[in-house]
Amino acid sequence: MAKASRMTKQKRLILEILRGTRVHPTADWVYQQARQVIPDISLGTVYRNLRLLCEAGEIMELSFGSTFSRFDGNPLNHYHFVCRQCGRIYDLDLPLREELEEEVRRAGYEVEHHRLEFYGRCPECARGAGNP
Amino acid sequence: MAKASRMTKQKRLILEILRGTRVHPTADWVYQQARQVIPDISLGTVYRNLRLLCEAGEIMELSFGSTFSRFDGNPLNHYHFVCRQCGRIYDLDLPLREELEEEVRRAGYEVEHHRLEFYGRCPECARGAGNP
DNA sequence: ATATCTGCAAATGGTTTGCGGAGGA
DNA sequence: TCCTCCGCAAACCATTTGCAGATAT
Repeated sequence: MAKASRMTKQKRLILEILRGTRVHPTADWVYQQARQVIPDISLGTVYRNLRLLCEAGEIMELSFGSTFSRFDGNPLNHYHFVCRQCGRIYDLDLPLREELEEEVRRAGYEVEHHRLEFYGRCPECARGAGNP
Repeated sequence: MAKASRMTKQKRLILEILRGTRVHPTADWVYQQARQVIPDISLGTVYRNLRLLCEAGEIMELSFGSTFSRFDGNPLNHYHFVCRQCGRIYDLDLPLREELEEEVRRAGYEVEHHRLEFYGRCPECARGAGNP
């Protein structure tokens, strides 16, 4: 059976914040934004709702090398670029490569999804500096 | 200039442990193994050396969704499969798809490397159970 | 000789959780 | 109504760090 899940104003706000940005924010960034609308929202509530929204498939949690998670308001599989200089994370406009999964299935695995990320320097940082 | 870096018996042991396993262990697993050889090695030393070995390019740090890192004694780029049932991580024997990076370069990014992971159920878990 | 490394233990910091009260369905 | 969610604050736990002594080079 489906899980019970209420739409509270906190959850709705968090979802709006995530859908309205392209920055792949951290939980704390979402918290700072949310406080501007609901000043006494708590960080615990932000974490709880980020978790709930992930489980509901409304958003995506991204964990790169860093010690903290980032979140993406677009739950559809897509690829990312991580700039090692400025730390920004970009959505890439590449078509999904489903055929990669086929190769893995041939090896006997049940593949549900895959994740592809590129690391390097973003156009903006490359323009600014010759050497990192 | 290159950083100074000593080869201590602790660092050598940690590198041997990582090269001698296929399990993509956590820092604590490495620590437990290391204690069987150097009983008074400390967890802090394990973390410090894992960091140093990463920076030296001898090993790789892997961060999946979990709250803790895993480490891979093979620093050459290769792809992984993560079983959502047993949690094991497998090295995949797929050829590198360097051409994926080309597409991203065409969009203006300086790509240094990429990372590709597959998620699902491993052959062993798939054999054991019909429904997760 | 000496700068780096070690063991120890405490600190850090992102994330989770227990609680009693509030509020969505 | 009633069950889930909230705010608060403490707990959690992987990882980092300060220190004084040890050790690789």
